[in-house]
Amino acid sequence: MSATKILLAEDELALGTIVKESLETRGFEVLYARDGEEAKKQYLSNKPELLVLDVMMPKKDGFSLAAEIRKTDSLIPIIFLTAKSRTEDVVEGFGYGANDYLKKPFSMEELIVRMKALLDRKLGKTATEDVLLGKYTFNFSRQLLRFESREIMLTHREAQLLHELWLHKNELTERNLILRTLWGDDDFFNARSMDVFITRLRKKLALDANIQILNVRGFGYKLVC
Amino acid sequence: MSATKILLAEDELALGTIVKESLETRGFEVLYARDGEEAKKQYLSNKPELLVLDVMMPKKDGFSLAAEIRKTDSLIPIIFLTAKSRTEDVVEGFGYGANDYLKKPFSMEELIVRMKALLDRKLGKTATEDVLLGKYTFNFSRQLLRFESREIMLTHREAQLLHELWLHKNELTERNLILRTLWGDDDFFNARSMDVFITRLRKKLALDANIQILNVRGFGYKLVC
DNA sequence: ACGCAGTGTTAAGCAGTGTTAACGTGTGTT
DNA sequence: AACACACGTTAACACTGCTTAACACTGCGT
Repeated sequence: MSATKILLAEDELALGTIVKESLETRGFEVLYARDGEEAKKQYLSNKPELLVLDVMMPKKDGFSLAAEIRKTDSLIPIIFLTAKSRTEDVVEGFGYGANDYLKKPFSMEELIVRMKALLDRKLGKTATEDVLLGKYTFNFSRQLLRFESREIMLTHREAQLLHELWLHKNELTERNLILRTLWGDDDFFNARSMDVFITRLRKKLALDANIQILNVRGFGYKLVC
Repeated sequence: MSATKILLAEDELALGTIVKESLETRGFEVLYARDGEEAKKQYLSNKPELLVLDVMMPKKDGFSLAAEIRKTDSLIPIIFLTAKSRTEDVVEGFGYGANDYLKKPFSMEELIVRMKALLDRKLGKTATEDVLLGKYTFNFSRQLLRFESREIMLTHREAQLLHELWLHKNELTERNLILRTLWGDDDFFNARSMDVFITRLRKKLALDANIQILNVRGFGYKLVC
């Protein structure tokens, strides 16, 4: 299998170089652009499979670039790198079609986990392995929770939601990220729908008191395990 | 809060000294070793929280050292310093459990950003553990206080505030630090809001009279325990 | 075609959370 | 002692989130 081609746009040379090389050592082919316009050109001529875009870049910022690219390609995964921890930016980012975002500073491991998650999803490659969740095991593709000898079936939505929470386990999973990823839109009704699924998941996860889905008012949820 | 202890292993004295001193001026406590064996001894006797290891060192190279340490400590963050020419090293490095690496020459900024990212993440991991607070135990990520058999749930804000106070326990935690860290801004209204949360925390911590949140007029609070 | 079970959405009422307001108390200063 | 100011306390408020139930829709087997 040929290397997965990804586009990295980051104006800070020191950071960009490190990220580029780290990704290359992990088997990715990395196109590296130092500003938004260069990134656009690289995107058009090389068709990468995933974009990692710094929000603040010379000539064209990450949001604008993403918006342009989204016009012709609504599926390509986009991860924003943002220096600001301010949530408005994150919300704005989702508006431009972000699939995920990372706050600087981040570690390579975090970036790679996020990238792999998005690429797997894109390929329809479902994680077929069981995953540990406290005393439960969770199998995403089988939509199955196991607790000791008990098997608890999840619906598709339930499994998706749990998967998304699990990807960010012990960290905040943003409401908007969930809504845009699973529902495609973060309007009022979808948000209410999500509330219902959170309740249902909590019930199914109640057998192990160490697993909890905590609410972070106004921002999202945190799956602790 | 006491300084974060890190171990720096670098045989080149000129570089080592500069890095050591730069880190010290930024508030880190730096153990400095000039070869692998010395580094091992320092590690065993002083338990640093993070390792910065040159790959090529006399007596024991960085990779071997990392491999040995990883046998007993799989969580401690390790950053390798590697000479520019040898990119193969990087691949190998990740195999030995590197969390990140830096190519020489590097800037102090780069090193510090990477260190902070890894330390923050480690903090996030240890944050799932219980912490002693007088007769209470406090679990930040679960937003939970335990007192004997009683469990007291904290809201997200309450937990954040207590965590911040705990990080500086028995020392002054500055009002502005809290406000900027938790609220993002230290304006009048947020300050009033914080007053309310201090009151609420005091109530929830009232079961052990030895724990107190003392006010230092004009400066901040001191959590004594 | 029909009923049936399962799934996701909508609705409605209730509970929890963080902010604001109003008023009270303490502390250091003049 | 009087004062200004920082902080404490309580309650009210707006809003978000939680929960339950009803509902519409789908796919399924008969």
